[in-house]
Amino acid sequence: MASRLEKALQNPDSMKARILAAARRLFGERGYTETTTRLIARTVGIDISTLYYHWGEKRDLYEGVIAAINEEILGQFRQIEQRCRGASLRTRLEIAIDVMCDYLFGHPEVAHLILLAYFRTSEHNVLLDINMDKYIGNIAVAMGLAADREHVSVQARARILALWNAALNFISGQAFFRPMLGIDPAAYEAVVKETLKFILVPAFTSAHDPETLPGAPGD
Amino acid sequence: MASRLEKALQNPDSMKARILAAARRLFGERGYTETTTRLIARTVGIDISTLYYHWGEKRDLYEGVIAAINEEILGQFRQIEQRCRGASLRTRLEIAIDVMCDYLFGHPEVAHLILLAYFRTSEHNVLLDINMDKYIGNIAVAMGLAADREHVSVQARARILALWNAALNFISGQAFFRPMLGIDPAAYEAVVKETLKFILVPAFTSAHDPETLPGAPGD
DNA sequence: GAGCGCTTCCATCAATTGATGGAGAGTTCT
DNA sequence: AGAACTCTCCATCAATTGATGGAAGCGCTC
Repeated sequence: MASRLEKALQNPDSMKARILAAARRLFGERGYTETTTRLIARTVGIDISTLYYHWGEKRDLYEGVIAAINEEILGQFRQIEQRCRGASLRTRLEIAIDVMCDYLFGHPEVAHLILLAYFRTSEHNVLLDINMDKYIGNIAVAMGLAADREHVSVQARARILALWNAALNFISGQAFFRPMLGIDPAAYEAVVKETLKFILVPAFTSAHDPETLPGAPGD
Repeated sequence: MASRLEKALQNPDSMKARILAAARRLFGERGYTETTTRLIARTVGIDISTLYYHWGEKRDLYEGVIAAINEEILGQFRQIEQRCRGASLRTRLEIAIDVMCDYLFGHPEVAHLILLAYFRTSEHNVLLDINMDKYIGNIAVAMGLAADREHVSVQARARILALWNAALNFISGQAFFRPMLGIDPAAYEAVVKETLKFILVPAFTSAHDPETLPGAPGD
């Protein structure tokens, strides 16, 4: 339940919700420091003081954005888990890729924000705490790669991370990559899904042995 | 040839080179806007005016960093190409992964900077022009996936991108991912290489038909 | 030592940005 | 009408930041 989010946010026409929506888009497009409170206010069409009246510090507004996204993502995973019941591993993987890609392509700012959160070693990274641990555990369990969230092998987690990151990258960097591939948005979305499936499915379904770490590179 | 880089940069003790080195590290750690010229100057132990004397605008310094990295990366690809001659496809792929991982783990700020460049839609993204086109073409040719740089299929390019991005993410986000996997740096490096090989090699070497999704063993 | 070029630093500016105080405007309740 | 409450805006502050001008130090040649 979205119990954490206050009442005003339920109504998308409320000023607080309108500010949150604009902030989410702008933070996603420009990152934290390059998104000024003035810009957010101007986008909404209000004075900067009105923004501060509703949200207090800039960081609180940012945390509000992250919190909303966290809940959305968990909802996606619940959906994946539900739709995966009883399916084969390959089907589960493909469902997971389809659901997450549809969601992220529909909300590219989410991919932006998560990636920006990863690679920020500065001060304000602690607070945004995208809880990847939980996500990965959920995926592994939903995929049937582990019995419970706590016992997922390093290899499995690393592979899930690799796929998750690849999806985030393709979607977040669409403006950069799509021109390189010379295709239109719909084709891009299809190519991304196809590529992720092409890469992932064999990685988890074929008979690789996960034990043997390659001996240290010769030279 | 590093003909673009001026003489002063050849000497790593020169003030201009020292500033560049510090800027490279800081830009990589904190991004463009969060790295102030004052911070760079303080890191080098000089006054801010000295920095401006040698480099002019902040943006020029940033471009200097990107230019140096571009040349380094092209050097890595040349090395890959050279070491790949005559090897099998699988060996070529593994060499490429090893070389690029060794390089990026040794220069994590490069991974940071490239990723930051991808996802920045703002003003100052145009200038940094990480020329991925060229990189991808080089990889595809070195891997024997295409006859020349101009004719690489969309699928092949997308797969190379996916792998390249995964590598960048693992290395750039090490501070974030490694604790999640609960392993030490050396093991992390090994796991990353293993994961990339595990994912990539089947994707390019197995008898997948690029049209149909994996006709792999049922589960 | 005078002159000159190169390098460095101190002082300072203008613009931006996060943040606040206080004054209105609108509504509701008494 | 008037008190009380909610919401919005104008004016403003202090700190940060990119950038510059000018003076001083240093090494060199004449």
